[in-house]
Amino acid sequence: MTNVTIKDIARIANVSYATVSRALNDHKDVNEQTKQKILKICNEVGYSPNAIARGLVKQNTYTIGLLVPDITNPYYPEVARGVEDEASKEDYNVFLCNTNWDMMKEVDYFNLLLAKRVEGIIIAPVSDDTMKFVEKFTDRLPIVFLGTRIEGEKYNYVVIDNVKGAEMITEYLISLGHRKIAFIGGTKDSGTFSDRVLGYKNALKKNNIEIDENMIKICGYRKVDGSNALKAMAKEANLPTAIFAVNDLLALGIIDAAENIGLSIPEDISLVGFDDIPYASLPKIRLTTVSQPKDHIGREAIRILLEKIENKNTRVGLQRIVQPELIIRSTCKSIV
Amino acid sequence: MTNVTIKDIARIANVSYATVSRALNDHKDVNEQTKQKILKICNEVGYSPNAIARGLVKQNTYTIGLLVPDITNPYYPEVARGVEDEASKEDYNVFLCNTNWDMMKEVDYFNLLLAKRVEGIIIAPVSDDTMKFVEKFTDRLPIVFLGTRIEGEKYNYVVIDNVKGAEMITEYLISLGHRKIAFIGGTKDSGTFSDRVLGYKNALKKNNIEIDENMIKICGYRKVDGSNALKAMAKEANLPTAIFAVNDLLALGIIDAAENIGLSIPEDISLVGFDDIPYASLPKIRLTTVSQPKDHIGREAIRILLEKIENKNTRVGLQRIVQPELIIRSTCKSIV
DNA sequence: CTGAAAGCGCTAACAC
DNA sequence: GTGTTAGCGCTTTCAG
Repeated sequence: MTNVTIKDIARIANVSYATVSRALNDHKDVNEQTKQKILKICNEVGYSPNAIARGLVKQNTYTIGLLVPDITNPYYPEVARGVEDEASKEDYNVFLCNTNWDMMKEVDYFNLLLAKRVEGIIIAPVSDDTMKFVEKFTDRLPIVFLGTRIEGEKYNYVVIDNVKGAEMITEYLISLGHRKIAFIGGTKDSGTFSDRVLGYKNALKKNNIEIDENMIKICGYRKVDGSNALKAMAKEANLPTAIFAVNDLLALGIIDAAENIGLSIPEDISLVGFDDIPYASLPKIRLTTVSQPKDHIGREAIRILLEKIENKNTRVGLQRIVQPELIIRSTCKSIV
Repeated sequence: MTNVTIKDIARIANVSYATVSRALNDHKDVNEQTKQKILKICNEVGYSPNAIARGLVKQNTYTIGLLVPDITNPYYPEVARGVEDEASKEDYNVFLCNTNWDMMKEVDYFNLLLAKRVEGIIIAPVSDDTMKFVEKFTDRLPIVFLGTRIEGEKYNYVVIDNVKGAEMITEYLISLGHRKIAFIGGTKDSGTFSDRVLGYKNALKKNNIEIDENMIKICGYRKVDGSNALKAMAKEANLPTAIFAVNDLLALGIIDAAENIGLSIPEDISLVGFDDIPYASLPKIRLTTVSQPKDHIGREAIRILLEKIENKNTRVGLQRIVQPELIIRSTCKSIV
């Protein structure tokens, strides 16, 4: 309600409002006494400088946007926490946008963020298509892509080496004697999927195992997608000896469904995931997976973004490829 | 880079910039042809109206703030998702602020949000103290408190009936024959804690069980806090037959620690939580708990907030107390 | 139907 | 040191 402005407090203090502005912004040229007087008044009336108006003249907003597909996937809160934490250190606020795997929503959000003049955007794109849309704005404001590589040296991104991670964990499965290994999850046009499935195929090829496209189930990234996929495979009596879930959340769904249909893990079926979300390490779960340094990824992304925002140098991008780590726990069994 | 303004496109279109403004805002009084011409130009040059500048004159920002103590507690992403989802339907953006259980950070964020002229704030306060700080601003902008009641009819809040939920689950433990029941977690000056511990005590009293203050361990809300508390109790050889964890996340920590020190749940010790986060229902966990309709709570909070923002009526608050539900799963055992 | 001009709350020269 | 003034990008009277 109280909409007290700089002019109000200028009137009360009996000075021009430029002086108030100076006092508030710690300018050198302002008498200490008047400054104190002004500050006191501001305090008394509960004056809060309008950052929006200031931003209009200074051409800044101190805000950035973070677009993620699904904040209820525990992977993203970890990343978001890192982003938000580092951003707040530099007094930046972050708009959280949950795209819900919806391309339209992602594009709408992106445009809204542009209109709100965010100074930069960190985005884990829903699909390659939206990435194509977004990349066109690369000359307009700093953008950091999360979790997906993008060709071209002017782009910024931070990703885990998905191909390598997928290779590692598939090799592990193979070393355990598995040859009928399913890959479950992902969406056809997402970089995360294509890289992980590539790693999976690489490992199979390297070990002279024929690739069976029927063993690749493209079904999304959510928990329920994992459950549904396993149920469908069971119904078709088309079960592998091991499953590589595109991410841990989906693997959790598979564990759920396995329980339901009376399959036990790892006795009947071995299972691995990707991400190492906090719940993968619970003693009761102990999911074998590929670990991503989530907090680190978030912090790295925001650091790159802030660097770009400050230096205005968008000509050459900053890329970070972080290394995956194989975490062997208890959801796999040797069948040799 | 491109910082094309309404004036630029006015010049190109050979009209005054007032006309451009009209065309962009679907004003009645504007010639269809000139309007089309203007729209076309906007498209070509990729003009994006500056929502900030518009907001300055229209006195709106279409943004709200959401303050949560810990976005990595799966409870909050569920709530945040609801908030964000409903907000985006009305074209509001939300600033996500992770206070990390830090009172200073919470206050800083709050002031920052005020300066950025958010139109309303949803806050799950870190403590009663910060709540006291925040409530003073209730006449200035709509605020909805989350997860904690607050005396006074002018305040808005949405909470679960913590007392009742705690009573229900404690009674359940008692019905199983437990009399030495520990309450673990929380912070002394938080409403969530005091209500839950109140329900716990109510149930004990009602059943003529003496309250042992040594059985109440105030240690925070995080997973690691649960682990530490259990380890400490084991070291003191001061173990109860059942534990009521202040929330599920902390309960997960207790499960962790139990495994480590060779205690099995529920054989050696029964365990219940609160919240029913997604992982509580995993087949391998099956935590007995009190369920909160998290998504609903988030949506309800934002609906109240938007209602208050639109109607400017801050005189009388809107309160929602949602009902807890006891979810009996497998972490408790009868000892009679 | 369209243009001119004032003003949203603030900062930043430029005078004095 | 302090006041005056222009202007950030936009909307909105008020004339015409």
